[in-house]
Amino acid sequence: MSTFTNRVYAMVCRVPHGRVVSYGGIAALLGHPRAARGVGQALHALPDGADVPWWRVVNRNGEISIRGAMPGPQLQRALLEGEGVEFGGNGRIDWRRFGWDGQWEGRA
DNA sequence: ATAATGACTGAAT
DNA sequence: AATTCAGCCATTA
Repeated sequence: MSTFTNRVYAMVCRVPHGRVVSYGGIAALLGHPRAARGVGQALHALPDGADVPWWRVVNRNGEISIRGAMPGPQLQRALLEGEGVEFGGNGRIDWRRFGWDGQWEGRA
C-alpha cells in the first residue's frame, strides 16, 4: 500500500466515536484537498478486520456513498446509528451535528 | 508509461 | 432544491 493510503487510514482512526467526516474532509486534513476520490479508493481497498472506523466516512451530502449492492451501505448505516448518529428521513446525516472538523477529538 | 476505474466534489443547468 | 457535467486523485491493469 502507498503512504497516502496509510495516511488516510490513520486519519480515519482519528475520527471521534459518534461523529462523521467527508472524504474531502479527510483529504483536506491530509494536505490533498482534491484527493477525496483517492480517499474513497483507499477505504475501498481497506482490508476486513482492519481497526479503521471506515463507516464514519460519508460523502459531502452526509449520506452513504457506497454503491456496492450488499452489506456495504446497510452495514455502514447500522454501525453509525449504533454510535448515536442519526439519519434524517431523506437518509442524510445532519452535518452540523455529527460533522467532524478535524479538531477536538472527542473532548469539548 | 499509458489507459481505465471508482466508497468524491463543485459548478452549471 | 435536485440532477447533470466536468475535473481531480490514487490505484490497478
